Amino acid sequence: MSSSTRILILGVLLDGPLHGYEVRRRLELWGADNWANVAFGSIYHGLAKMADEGLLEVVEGGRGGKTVYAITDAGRQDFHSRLFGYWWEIKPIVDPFQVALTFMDRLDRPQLLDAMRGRAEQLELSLKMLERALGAKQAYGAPRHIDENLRLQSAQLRAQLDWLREAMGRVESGDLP
Amino acid sequence: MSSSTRILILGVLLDGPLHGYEVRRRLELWGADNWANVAFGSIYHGLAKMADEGLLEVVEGGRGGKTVYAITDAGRQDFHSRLFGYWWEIKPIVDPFQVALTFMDRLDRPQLLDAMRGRAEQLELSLKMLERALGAKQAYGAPRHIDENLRLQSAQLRAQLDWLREAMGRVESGDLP
DNA sequence: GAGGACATGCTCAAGTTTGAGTACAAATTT
DNA sequence: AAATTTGTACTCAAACTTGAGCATGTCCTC
Repeated sequence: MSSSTRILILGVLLDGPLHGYEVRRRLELWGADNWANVAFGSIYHGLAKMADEGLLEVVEGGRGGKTVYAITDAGRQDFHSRLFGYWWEIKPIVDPFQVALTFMDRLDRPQLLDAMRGRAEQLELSLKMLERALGAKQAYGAPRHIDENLRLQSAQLRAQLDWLREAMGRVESGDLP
Repeated sequence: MSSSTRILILGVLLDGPLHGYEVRRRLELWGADNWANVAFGSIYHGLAKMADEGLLEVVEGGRGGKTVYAITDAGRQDFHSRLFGYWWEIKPIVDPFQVALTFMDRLDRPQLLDAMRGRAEQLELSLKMLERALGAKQAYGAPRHIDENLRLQSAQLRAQLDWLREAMGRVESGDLP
């Protein structure tokens, strides 16, 4: 499974044994569906795989009921080394919008400016929603520092908006594309 | 195949028929491996699939040699509607670093500050490299506006760096996590 | 106490992604 | 000119992802 799925599952289990559905719920509570992509089917796959690898163990299994998994020492180890890895590694942000950008020369100027204006509005809207979410009460049970995800997201969207406005100017002046 | 792979292939073929390997080369030339993820295995799959769907047609095929694909009118149509979609749609940026962030409370303060300092340095380095790339001569054959990908990337990394510095302050003052 | 709506908990087949590996050609070295 | 390296072009099996769908429980409502 993807490395993010893996560490997210391990991280959730750090606080105690859970079954698959509960892992999913925990992740949804954290809003992980917004900034990661953890299809719930992958959670069950991940749990089984990591149990196979010895990072997890089945605590309460089988007989038609739920399968509860607990993290092992090897699992905790793996969690920590991956976590460090994530802090040090800069992976270029992969954003489908970069693809739109690549083909900006395939739209004629009025179309392009229209698209840019549209995107700017969308970005403003997203930023507003993020700010509202930040102002609102914490989701019950989610740790406080989860807000940092929103703050970072917000900073990055604002950067995109600034870039976009500047680029619109250059398109208008014929500098781009 | 993923939507990005699809539009990237179509976009490359817009300029004329090519075979799989040449599509790959074109994408590498554009630096697409940095800001998208197009495993080259997926290119061949994508070409075959889209030929099946009528978006491409085989121009020069079989007999052990290369298979050359050309874009059809349906393909051009599909390309344009997807391109518009990308301009309008804000997908939250999915960055594995957000995962590291989620678990910041699992490191003790000295470890965390160390990790943050490390990341800040990495970010500075990445920014420097991007700036160098922007200053350098254009890769032969890549369109000029490809630079915008780098500019946007750079703006977003800088936003992350600013956020990180501010968050370090809050960690030092005990406000986080 | 029957019927329905919703939550819980998971399975599995169909599809997608991956990159090591294959095969041959061209260029370079020895 | 044989041998080796590098480049071109692709295949394919193994692994992963996905979400519709199933089975069961729980709570309401009439």
